Amino acid sequence: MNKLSKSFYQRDNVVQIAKDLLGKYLFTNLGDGITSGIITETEAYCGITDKASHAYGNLRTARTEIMYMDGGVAYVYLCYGIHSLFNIVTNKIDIPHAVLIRGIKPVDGIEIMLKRSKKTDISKLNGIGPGNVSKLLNIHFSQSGESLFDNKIWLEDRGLKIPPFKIIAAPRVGVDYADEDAFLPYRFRFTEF
DNA sequence: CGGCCGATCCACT
DNA sequence: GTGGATCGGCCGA
Repeated sequence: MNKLSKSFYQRDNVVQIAKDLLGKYLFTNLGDGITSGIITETEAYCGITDKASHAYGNLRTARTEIMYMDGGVAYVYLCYGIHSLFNIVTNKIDIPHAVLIRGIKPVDGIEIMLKRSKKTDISKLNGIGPGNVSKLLNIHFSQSGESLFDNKIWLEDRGLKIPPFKIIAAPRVGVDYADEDAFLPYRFRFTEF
């Protein structure tokens, strides 16, 4: 097993990290077994100067405080009262950078994921959309602050490389409120393997 | 302490 | 393509 290292998460370029996370494997072991998927879509959130970030303007609350932790922990929060959205905290302590995981391709524990999503048909298993990612991997907002070097949530590099020309950059989703920052091409995905 | 709103998804048409 | 579900966080009073 080749877990991503602290130095991977603690670089200062969160946009580069968001790109590098494509093709990495995201694992969880939360209650009812190990599940994993290949990360297919990410979004970068660039701290206190990014109007789309929860930490914009150096906002510190009980919720956002997690983003100020040392790189390599999970930041999970509730959206629309229903969905737990999973982010990876990057950079050093007191610098609230994060990468939202928006899509995975299911790999390990397919049966468990089918049960979690109440589906029976593997072709209907859908890891597109940040709410679905958390549903399939059983991630809950109570896991916010969880270390990625522990055995509950972690990432691995299994040697899958995504050529830069296959990476599509686009504006982020649902951040219309962020004025000019809404147009930044901080959303990254790839479609073929 | 009350009210509004959000980095969404799904079932339905 | 659309509206309903559904609730914690944040802000202003």
